[in-house]
Amino acid sequence: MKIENLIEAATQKALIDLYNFTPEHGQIQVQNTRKDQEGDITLVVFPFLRFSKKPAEETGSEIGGYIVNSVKYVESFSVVKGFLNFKIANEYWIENLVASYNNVDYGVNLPGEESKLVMIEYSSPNTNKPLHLGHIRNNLLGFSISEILKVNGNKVIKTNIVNDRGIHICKSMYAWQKWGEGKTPENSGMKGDHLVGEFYVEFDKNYKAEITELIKKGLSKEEAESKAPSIVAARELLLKWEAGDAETVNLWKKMNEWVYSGFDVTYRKLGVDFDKIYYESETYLVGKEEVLRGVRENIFIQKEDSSVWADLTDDGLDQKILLRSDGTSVYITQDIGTAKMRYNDYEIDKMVYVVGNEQNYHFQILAVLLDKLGFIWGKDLYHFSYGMVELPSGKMKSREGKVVDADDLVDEMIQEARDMSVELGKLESLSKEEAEDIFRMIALGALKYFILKVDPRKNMMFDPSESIDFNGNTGPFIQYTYARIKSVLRKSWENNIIIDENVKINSLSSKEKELLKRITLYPLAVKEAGDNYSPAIIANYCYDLVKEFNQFYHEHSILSEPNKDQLNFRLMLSATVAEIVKKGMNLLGIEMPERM
RNA sequence: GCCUCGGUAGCUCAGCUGGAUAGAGCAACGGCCUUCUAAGCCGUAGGUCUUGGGUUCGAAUCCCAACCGGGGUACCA
Repeated sequence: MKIENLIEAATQKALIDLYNFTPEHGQIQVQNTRKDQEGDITLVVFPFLRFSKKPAEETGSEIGGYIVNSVKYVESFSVVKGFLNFKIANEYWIENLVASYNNVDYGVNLPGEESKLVMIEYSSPNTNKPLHLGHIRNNLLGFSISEILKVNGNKVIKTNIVNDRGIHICKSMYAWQKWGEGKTPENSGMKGDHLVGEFYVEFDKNYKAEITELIKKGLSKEEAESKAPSIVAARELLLKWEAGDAETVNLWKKMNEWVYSGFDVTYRKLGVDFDKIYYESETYLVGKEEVLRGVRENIFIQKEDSSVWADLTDDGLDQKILLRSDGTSVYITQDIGTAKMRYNDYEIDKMVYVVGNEQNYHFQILAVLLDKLGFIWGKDLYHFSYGMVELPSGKMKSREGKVVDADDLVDEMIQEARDMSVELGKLESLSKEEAEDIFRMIALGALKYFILKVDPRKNMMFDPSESIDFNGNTGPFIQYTYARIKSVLRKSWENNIIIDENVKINSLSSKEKELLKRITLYPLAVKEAGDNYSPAIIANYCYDLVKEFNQFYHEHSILSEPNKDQLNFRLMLSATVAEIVKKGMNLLGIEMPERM
């Protein structure tokens, strides 16, 4: 039983007995005591003054006296203004430490709600360009949230909807036909997704030039945009593709394959994976059928030009197009089809879409549309809406080539980790392979932590001219502390020191106490992260814990401690911190090197 | 225009279900490697929490308004 809960329950009784007042749920505020104050746990007594009709100090003293007498582990109290601070016995914190030290599942498989089957869609790339930093944020969030939901007791299916058809890939196809000169990943030595992306940029350059040309000739902007020869050609390709034209379909397959093999490399590098992959080319027709069923059942309306619309004005939204006048499907059509297929394939309790906040409106509409089509789960879909990664120059734009490429960024960071390690003279005793593996872990640790430590809902800034740090509040700092603890533990084994859990500690230093308190908070952090879909909560927890540990580490010697109980206690404390930090960082998809 | 999200130190971010003197990191300056890994630790400096009202014992946190910025807004994805 958590001490906070015991105090809360006792406070409830105290208020009834002392002031004949029954507090409502949430009226009793129990919190950790500020670091600079005497005590461990604080009860805020301001809200009770109306009922005690006595000054704050007096009220606090009365309640404090009551609780010291009725709650085990509460040793004493002090009152500062309206704050009632309790001192908790060392035994409580130490018992907690021993329990978490012995429990390999500490903070894993949290008890509580029944297990749900959650499907998480993330990544969802278009196949016409390589992944960039914005996609990295998506992938890391999707993966991390999956891990967090798992330890919170859910079953998770990670899914990826690959947007493999549509005008975007046709643009790359057209450009390749026109200027490709038979270039392939094999004969150019280029990664497939990068090659295809190059043609996408090429297309856009050309397209823009054509538009400028046409506007000069007197066309309006809209006319020019739709009449430019390259866009006309791309549209033709799309129509041919939909008609199943063999040559077009073959080119489409070939170029998509290039992209997939490129993506595989990037995904592997990032350490993300999927349980089930859907392809838009296999779901969009299902979506189209659903829309046509909606027309037959008078849920949607078809206009004279044969375009199909949903009237969502009763739901406070606008009218939304579902099929173009030429009968082709739009973006949202395939999402309807994909959703239907998923619910046919799995008994999903909850569907989570990890998609950027620029699509908030899209998902609002999707929920309503699915509901109108009679899917009972439609309203329950959860759009996990994360913020954009911004560059100092603004938003990333693939078309203009204004992006931070995912592969380049990872490679650069590995190189930097390598350089730094050499400069610091680390890992010299290891083999090349072992060292390389650690450089990779450090580089990815830095990248992942950099992205996941910020609140996922907020936009974040990335300045390419300043590389991602390895010092301070970073992944490598946490990895480094972990490696040092591991090193201490290795040395203790070498000295045949065996950790004995039966420790008798009379006094704790403030750093030790602080660490013990934080250890008890880990399961709460995991729960909170799950409730809020926020890896950042875990990241910040780990940082605080590690920061605290470093201070402890510099104030106390561990291995040279002569007192047997102290030695045991400190080793156990260190080992527990290391395990918790490792678990937490693993939830972020960050690997922990044993040395660095 | 309308909808929506945001504005905290020079920079990047925590803190936001109201609680005590608003916290980290980076950058700047100073100190600490014969002692378990210095990717570390300690110290100095840096703030009208965009502004103005309101709610109350108490507001960075909740409400209203203004200003500034991001995103969206019917045949792009």
